[in-house]
Amino acid sequence: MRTDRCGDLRPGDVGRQVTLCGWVDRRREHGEHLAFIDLRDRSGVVQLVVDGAHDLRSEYVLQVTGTVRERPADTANEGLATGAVEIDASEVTILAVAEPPPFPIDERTEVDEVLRLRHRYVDLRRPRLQRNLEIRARVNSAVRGAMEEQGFIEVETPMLVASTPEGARDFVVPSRKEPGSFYALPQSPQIFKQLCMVGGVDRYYQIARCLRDEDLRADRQFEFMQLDAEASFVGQDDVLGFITHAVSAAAEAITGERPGEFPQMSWHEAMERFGSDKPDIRFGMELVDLTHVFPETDFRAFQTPCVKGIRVPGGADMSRNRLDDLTDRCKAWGAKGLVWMKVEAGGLNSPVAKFLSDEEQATLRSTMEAEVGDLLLLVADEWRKACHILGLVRNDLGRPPVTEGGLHFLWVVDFPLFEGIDDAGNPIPAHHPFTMPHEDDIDLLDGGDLLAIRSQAYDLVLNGWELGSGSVRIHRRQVQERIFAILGIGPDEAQAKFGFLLDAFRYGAPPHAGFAFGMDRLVAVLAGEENIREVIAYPKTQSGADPLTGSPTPIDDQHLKELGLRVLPPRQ
RNA sequence: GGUCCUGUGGUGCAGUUUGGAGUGCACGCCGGCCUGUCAAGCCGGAGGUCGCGGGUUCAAAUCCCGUCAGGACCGCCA
Repeated sequence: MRTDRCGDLRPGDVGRQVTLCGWVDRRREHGEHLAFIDLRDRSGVVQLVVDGAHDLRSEYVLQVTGTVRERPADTANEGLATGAVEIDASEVTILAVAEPPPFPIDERTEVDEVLRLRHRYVDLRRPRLQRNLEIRARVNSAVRGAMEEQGFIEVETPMLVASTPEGARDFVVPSRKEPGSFYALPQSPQIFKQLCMVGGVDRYYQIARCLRDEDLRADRQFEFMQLDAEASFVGQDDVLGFITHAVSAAAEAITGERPGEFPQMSWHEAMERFGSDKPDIRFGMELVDLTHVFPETDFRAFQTPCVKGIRVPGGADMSRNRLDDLTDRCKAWGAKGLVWMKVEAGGLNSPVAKFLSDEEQATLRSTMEAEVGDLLLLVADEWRKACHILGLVRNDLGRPPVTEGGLHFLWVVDFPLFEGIDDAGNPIPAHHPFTMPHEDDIDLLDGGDLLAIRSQAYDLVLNGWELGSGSVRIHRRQVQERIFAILGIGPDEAQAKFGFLLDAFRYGAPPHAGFAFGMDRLVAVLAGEENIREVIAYPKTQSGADPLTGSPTPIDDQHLKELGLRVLPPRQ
């Protein structure tokens, strides 16, 4: 139907007769016998010169035959890739007429997102999504290439799997052949990729669709894509190398520049310095430990296991209103309160200054390297909570837009094996129950401080986004059984939940380790988008609805009956 | 489960603080003029359930309550 793409035409094509297809992007009429039409396809826009264009409206789909010619002197458009040429159209066929679009195709107006989603096919024509889909495709391709270079082969795993109680809430699919039973949609191919290792696949990867029925966020959709990988006879450093290579290739494919080394930081250091296990290291405002400043303070709020603070340079002009607002937010986040202090020439201006001794104030100022005009924000609590709250405050006040400061990758390593103790007194696995403890801490499994055990688990972080995580897996049955015992999962329960994995390990399991990272998040950061919906062709809203197709929808009674289901009346 | 923000012609906004006639701006749309524009220009026109429901008031886009939709975040996401 066409000989060329609109955006490809250059002065070298002058004199050629071409046939183009595309949408009417914009129309400029100059009386009855001269009109300019910008014709648009995925490659770009080129100017057509036609003899009258009254019947060629916005977004009509045209097939145009004409001659490429150089534009008359002084009429070239340097802002356009094809701006040196134009098409002298001799034949114009309307392939499809179009109603005026529900919102402008151009990029100048920010359109309500529901409207964009309802007419996603129109939104996809806009430069932003055209560009983002292309970036996404290039990232996919680069990642595949990089994994295959390293000897990984792509293996597909099922979408209908067994539900497991651990982890996120499953999406389930009722079984018609066995009413009352359900498949789950995979939260990740975790078990299958480990079985692949037992199966001698050696190096597996897949860009896999994963589904989790949890609340949506700017960086979370029900369904998302992961680069999922697993390798045999490797350790943590090997995996970090594989993934660094793949992610670097993706970044290079988009930015043209290969990122440098990815620094490593222990989980503990990340929490201490940034109050987060996914620290955004593009900016300072690091957490400062102040516990030692108030060892025997009279101020009751600071009589806690931990006091930490951040310094907001030049923040002393923050209004009382904003400070109150920030305090309220901290309380909503679970803090007992937020102590603020404005560093002024005459001393600390703060509602709590009168409770602090001169010495405490002086040590505080020197510890925080406070200067006049700064704002100090302090939280006192247990270590973990104090770090967490201040980490949220730090991001709230200082986090730059995604497009600023370049790409700062970071490996966070040495995660704790357990992140706490549940109400029943059992430890809660920080990653998943197949995670190998750190070799140096393995003795602590037997009667040591469980919460002090580090694991061979690691996260990849990019500009404060958790891209993904992985671990060295337990491949010895005895260690796995020991972990299950500690988690309070008895042999029967373990057999019921993960029996097939444990069984598989009886037949010769290689040492193996793996990783998975979110493609949507990687693409979003590389595309300079704050929200992964902007890099997904057909995303869902925060409530999990699709305004385009109307999903989710009820199904009719016959359909339910066939599946052996009955729907409860809505709760009052 | 919770906190905060948003909702006004097709689109993007202003108007809401301090109640007084659906008032305004830009784009788009329709018609006319226009032979070198490129976010073309000029003239004219059409287009409104101020998300929805209730309340207060002589009077509500504006104040109050509820509700729906969307967004950001906390919880949640092994």
